[in-house]
Amino acid sequence: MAIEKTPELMDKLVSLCKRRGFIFQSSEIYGGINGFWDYGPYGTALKRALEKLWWHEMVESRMNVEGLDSTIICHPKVWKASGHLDKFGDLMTDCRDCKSRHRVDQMEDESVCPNCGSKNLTEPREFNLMMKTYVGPVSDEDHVAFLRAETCQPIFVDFHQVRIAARQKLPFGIAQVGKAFRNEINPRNFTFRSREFSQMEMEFFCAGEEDMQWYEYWKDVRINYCKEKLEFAEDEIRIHEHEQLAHYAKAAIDIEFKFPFGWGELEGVHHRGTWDMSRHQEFSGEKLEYFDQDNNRHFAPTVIETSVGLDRTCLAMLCHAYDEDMAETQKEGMDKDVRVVLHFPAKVAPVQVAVMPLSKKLGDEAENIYKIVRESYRSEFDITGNIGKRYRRQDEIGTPYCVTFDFDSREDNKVTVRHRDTMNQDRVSIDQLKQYFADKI
RNA sequence: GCGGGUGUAGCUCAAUGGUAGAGCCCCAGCCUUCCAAGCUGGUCGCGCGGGUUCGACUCCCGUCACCCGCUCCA
Repeated sequence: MAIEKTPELMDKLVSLCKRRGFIFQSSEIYGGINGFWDYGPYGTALKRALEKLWWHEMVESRMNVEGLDSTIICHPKVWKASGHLDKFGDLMTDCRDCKSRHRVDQMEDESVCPNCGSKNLTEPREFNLMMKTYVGPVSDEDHVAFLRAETCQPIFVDFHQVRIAARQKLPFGIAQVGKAFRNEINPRNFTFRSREFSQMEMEFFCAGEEDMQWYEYWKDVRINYCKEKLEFAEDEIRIHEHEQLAHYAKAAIDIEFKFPFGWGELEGVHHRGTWDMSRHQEFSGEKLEYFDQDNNRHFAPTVIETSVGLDRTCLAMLCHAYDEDMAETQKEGMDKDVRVVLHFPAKVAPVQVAVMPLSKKLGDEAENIYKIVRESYRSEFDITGNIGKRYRRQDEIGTPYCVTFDFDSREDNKVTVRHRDTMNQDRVSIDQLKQYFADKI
């Protein structure tokens, strides 16, 4: 990497994301809305590629993980059982003097700050991270529902249905990708903390005595995924072992990424014990135990969870990929120019191959190549401006390969493949092009 | 949510209480046959809402958004 990942890099990245259509503010023409972000053409391609990679690794390439796509709105009792509603239903007040925050129901005197004794307090406010809505045409308290705050709860709720339909025995997992919503107090750091975001979660159900074995297994799988599939460097990620565990957890790690604004959680591997399943059993009155035929016993499954923030993965990938180097230029009065490059792994790059004619006169022939390439890869055709400019455009969106059809191509049926990272070029026969990329992508 | 800062074109930034400018980008044409070249032309803007004023991008109030610090993060 030619540049350091300083906090100022975020500004450049946010600007690049907007300019080139990766990510920009939601509802921008109305002034934007805090904590919500839209993905443009390249951002969508990146996000879908990352999702697809995860789904393939976690579901499609395994016999013991099944897919689920549940609703965003569930029965309100789901969130009662999960603890989300009670945990964040408190009235809170802030002290304007010492900046501390307190639960009103725990204060001796509701008008005095327990920390510094000041009476300069904000009005008590309800503090619930769950997004509230109403189901049906009547907006009253009897019709309140919530947007899910995490995608895993419906997995627990649907456990038996999935297990029976898929004829799975323990141990096995259920995976889901989807939106989750949290009324974050303070969305910050671009898309890192948003109010609407995508999660990729897998809940692995096993017998209590095998729990740590599976916990260690998934921990290794997920860490290796970050290193090998996402190609994050050793010094870009670290493992954070939880010392203070959540009420439900027996063991937990976070995989953190070194963002320009500091270390931030990308993914968690959490041992959730039998807490969720027991709670849903208690609140629903339905038996959620598993019957182990081999040992003729009933038990509540223990859950090992892997939970990834998809938007955070996108952001981490952008931070990881961003680089600038000095390149030669033909601009008058300058002999060097800054080249912005996104070093995406080829399999997740929004555009994997860009096809372009050296001259507009070669447009038709080049377009025919493009039509072949796009059958197999995310591709783009560009005919505007000179060839150098088009290479730089592709560098900036992280396209690993550019294919150029030139005047010689008509004679020798070969095209130039230009590499993003090295700017080197290969001469490749058109009929071998598919195989050439199959080897590289 | 608290404190501070910032909002002018897609981006980076000017200017002015009296019709808003540049560079880059983008588009078209010419030229150019492998790394943002050159020439010509073109598109696009004062975050939003009030107020003061003959007149507000400029001054005042509010609001929204973004950035920094604190706080929060089951």
